[in-house]
Amino acid sequence: MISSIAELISDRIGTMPAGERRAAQTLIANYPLTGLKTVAEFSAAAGVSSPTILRFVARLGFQNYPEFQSALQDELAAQLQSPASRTLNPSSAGGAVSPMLEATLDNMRETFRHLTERQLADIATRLAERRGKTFLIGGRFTDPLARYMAAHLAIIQPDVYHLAGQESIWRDRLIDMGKRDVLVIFDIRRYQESLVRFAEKAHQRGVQIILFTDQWLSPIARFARHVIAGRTAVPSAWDSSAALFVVAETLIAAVTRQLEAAGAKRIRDLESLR
Amino acid sequence: MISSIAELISDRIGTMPAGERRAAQTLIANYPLTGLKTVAEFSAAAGVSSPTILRFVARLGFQNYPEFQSALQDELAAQLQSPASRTLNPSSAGGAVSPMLEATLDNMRETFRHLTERQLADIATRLAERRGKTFLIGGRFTDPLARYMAAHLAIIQPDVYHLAGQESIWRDRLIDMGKRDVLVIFDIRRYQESLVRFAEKAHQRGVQIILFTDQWLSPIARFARHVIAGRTAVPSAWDSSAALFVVAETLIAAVTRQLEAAGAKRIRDLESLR
DNA sequence: GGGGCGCTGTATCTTATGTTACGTATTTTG
DNA sequence: CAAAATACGTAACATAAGATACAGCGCCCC
Repeated sequence: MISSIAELISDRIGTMPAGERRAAQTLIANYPLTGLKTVAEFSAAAGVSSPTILRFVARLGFQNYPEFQSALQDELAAQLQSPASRTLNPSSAGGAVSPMLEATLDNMRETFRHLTERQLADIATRLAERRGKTFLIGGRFTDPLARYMAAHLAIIQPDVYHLAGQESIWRDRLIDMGKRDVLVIFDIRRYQESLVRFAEKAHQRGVQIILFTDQWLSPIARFARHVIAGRTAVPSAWDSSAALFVVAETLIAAVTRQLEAAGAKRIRDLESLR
Repeated sequence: MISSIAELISDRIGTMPAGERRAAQTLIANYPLTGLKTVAEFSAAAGVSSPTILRFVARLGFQNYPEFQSALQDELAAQLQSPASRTLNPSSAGGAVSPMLEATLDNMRETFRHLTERQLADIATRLAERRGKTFLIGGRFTDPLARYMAAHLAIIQPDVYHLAGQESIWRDRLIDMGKRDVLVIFDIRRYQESLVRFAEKAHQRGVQIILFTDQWLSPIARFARHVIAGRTAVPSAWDSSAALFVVAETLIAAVTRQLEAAGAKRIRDLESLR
């Protein structure tokens, strides 16, 4: 059963030609506002011509454009009147998608519930104070998170390095690490032996370790100055790193805020380099 | 300070003549939908004439009726984009929960609300059917997401390649791409020129593109077979890719499920290689 | 490789929407 | 109570919006 126009679209988007599909995607992207504008504006937003928009609307079963707009307005009216209906979306109908999202949202709430403001602030401060170098590394699946964080931090401050490539390569970088430096490690199970060894050696050299791990705690936790334990369980064959990802983004935001003055200048300098 | 048109109206309704006041009341009664309709419909709903509506709009300070409607649409857009703002009470953050987290959770709900089960299933099927090769690539900040997805997909099926390194390197890989292949691109603003060029060339070769972008849609959308538009706005100096990350994980889970039979064997084979 | 089909954009036309002018009604004030 | 000012609606107008016809192009199938 099809109750909303959005559903109708996704139901038929497969049978549409390229131009109309672009129209559909543009409309869905910020539904339903684009559909309330004029045909000319709609077509400009989608990058197609006006007739394509009209053909798109016709394909959905509407006689003309105003009729289509009225339908959108009616739908919007129903939504605005009963906020409850907003929450029951098409995917909450018990499909396979919703449980994944629900579990992920739960994981995030749980993760942050066990995380105090203070902890986050301390870690952010540690990352923001420019005493030494910052190294980031991750495991098989979590290394992208290290990269993501490094990509941001490297812009607002100097001496940020992502340790990539083969084990032998980053193992040799230990020689550059000392007491004033910070090592951010991402490690969820199955915990990687090589990372544990690396963390231990870094710890022996006095490096401060910030560990992102799962709720069962990687063995690296025993060497870590700060430990962030994220929930990872989802109805999937894989563990989810989404909660850790959000913590990472939160930290990036916090560090950026702390470095605002210095960082702004740095960003201007970077811009001028392009 | 007056932030919404509704406030503006209730502020000036006292100084209005009878007819315009009726217009105002009608509009407030089911705000803002009546204002999005035509002047004729608005006037009929209020039981006054068209010119009265126009005088009412003029009194609010708008030059003409379309300008008034645009303002209403902008307001609606702002509301729809951040559901959090609709919970009028800013101090609802009684638990001092990170506003960053709240925004992120909203983004995810909102992102999935615009995403139907069907769309995700289609994309997952496309990724799971082993016809050709799968390439993944991302922009400056989103490339880690491409890596993350590639790391998982590469385990459950062959011919999955993450395009890394310099532009010239992956540009040359175009020669390997054809109709049977899939290209997954992550691109949020500021959209990268190099990625757009790459996508266009791939599209010309008949490659099917699956695009992860933000709600404003990367220009690559015009070449894409499937578009996933994630919300990115958070109280930070940076945009958030967390919603896209969760969509990626959801797709990984779905593809894995579809390939369960074939994938299980493959994973056993991999285990035995260690 | 050739013929046919389907999709898309340009240009034109038509409709209906917003706008304005003006006359009547209503209220206000001296 | 009368006169003036303001408010409101009817009707004509101009403009911009949606609709259509047609030609070019690419694509697929034979």
